Amino acid sequence: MTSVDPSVIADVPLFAGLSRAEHEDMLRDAKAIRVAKGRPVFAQGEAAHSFFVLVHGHLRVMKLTPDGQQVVVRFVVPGEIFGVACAIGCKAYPATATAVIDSVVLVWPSAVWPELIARWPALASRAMHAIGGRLQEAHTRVVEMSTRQVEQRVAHALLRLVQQAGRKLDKGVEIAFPITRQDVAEMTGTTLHTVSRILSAWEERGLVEGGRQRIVVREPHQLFILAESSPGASS
Amino acid sequence: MTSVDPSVIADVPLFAGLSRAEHEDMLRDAKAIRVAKGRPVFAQGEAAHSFFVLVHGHLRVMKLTPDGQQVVVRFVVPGEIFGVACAIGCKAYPATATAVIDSVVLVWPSAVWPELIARWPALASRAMHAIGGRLQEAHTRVVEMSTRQVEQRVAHALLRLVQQAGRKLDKGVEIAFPITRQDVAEMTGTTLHTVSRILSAWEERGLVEGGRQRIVVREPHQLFILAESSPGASS
DNA sequence: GACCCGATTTGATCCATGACAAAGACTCTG
DNA sequence: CAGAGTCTTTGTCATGGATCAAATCGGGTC
Repeated sequence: MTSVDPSVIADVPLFAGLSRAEHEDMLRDAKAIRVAKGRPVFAQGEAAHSFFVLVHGHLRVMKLTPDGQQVVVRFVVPGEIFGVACAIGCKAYPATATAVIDSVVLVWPSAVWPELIARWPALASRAMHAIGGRLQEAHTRVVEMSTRQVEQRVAHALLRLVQQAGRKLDKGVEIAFPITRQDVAEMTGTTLHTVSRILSAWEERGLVEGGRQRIVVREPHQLFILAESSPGASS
Repeated sequence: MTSVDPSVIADVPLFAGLSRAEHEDMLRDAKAIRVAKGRPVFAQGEAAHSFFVLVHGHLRVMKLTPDGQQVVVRFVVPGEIFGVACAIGCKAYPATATAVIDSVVLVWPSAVWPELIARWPALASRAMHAIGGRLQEAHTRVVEMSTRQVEQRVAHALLRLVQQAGRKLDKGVEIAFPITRQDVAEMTGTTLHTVSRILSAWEERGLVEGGRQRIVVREPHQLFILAESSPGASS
């Protein structure tokens, strides 16, 4: 468990440019753990003792409101660092991360973070870059939620998923992990009913292909046009 | 212009714990500039050559959508660092920051950031902490936009404003800078009409007191209850 | 194959809130 | 004080989506 093959982080952008020896050094404090589909890596409210890098699999990060509604904050794809915004400062994880397929994550104790960045200052700026990117994404999402209507939000969400986790098929691009209408609804602030109706309409127009926990985007460009068009522009 | 009184940053949390000599050192690369009410500090899309700390005043940060709608991302209060998420990595500012009252900001060239954090590593983790807090706030807002209806969102927004920029009055707490119904609408993803109606209703119940570009919260606790109550809970 | 369970589809209805319109109210200026 | 410009209030109407309800589908299990 404790000894980790350094090659697993060879293509983590966060650690790019470090030598193999340095990789080994970083992994000294890390553990690799397997997380079965559906199981949480950490839960909202739990003490934030660790930060993580996803090696294999896909995670869904979601927040739970006081009255029990869920919102999907994002999906984590391999190579990403997560649970780190809190490593410095917050006591508890602000969200829950669960595996949508069997996954492998590297775990470091939060306590080693200062030591790691002391040894590799580039790590700090890369982490900051990652967090900055997420901040922008979050702001973009706020703007979208404020100004776009449901169909456009769903279009954007799908395009983002395709970009982050698209698997090329001859028919189009498939989202590489199981995803339900409910998930999409929780990403876009609507209901699974509305998402279902929208996808059905798109399917009729040949833009996407549906399925159980499965979405294939056939015409990303058409979807993009749909996402960008101003609310009143459709005839 | 170039020489800045070190005392101005004495109570910037980002620089807390540094000696006066260190303050002077940091300010060597900085300029202080005055920004008149209504003028921009930087504009969305502009090359991000600088990062900033607000010394006096208040700024509104907003994003403009392709079709011309505005969304208020946040208000900057004195002591906060801003425009830094981009200092590392983005070329252009992702939003526009304008002064809502006459303000004073410190300006550093983005290029000195690596040098500054090399000299004071604590700066990196504090900045990261600040960005992390903003990320959480943004996520909270996404959750709110997804799950709460307008009245609750407006309640939350007001409470946040009161917390960040509240000025204690004997009648209640006043938001310390001029703010329009339109501003609140752009913070909560609704229209100024709806905000006006909501504030009128609250005013009738004695929860707030309105005015031109002015909002006084009389009963923060009542507002809080309103903000938290689940959608269907009101009789 | 029969059954079960979660995911999806589709219909019908209702309502919060956006859109449009118009009339005050306040502030500043000359 | 008149006039202009900006904010704010309030009314009416239209509608995008939420909600409620129910059928159907697809996959896995015994």
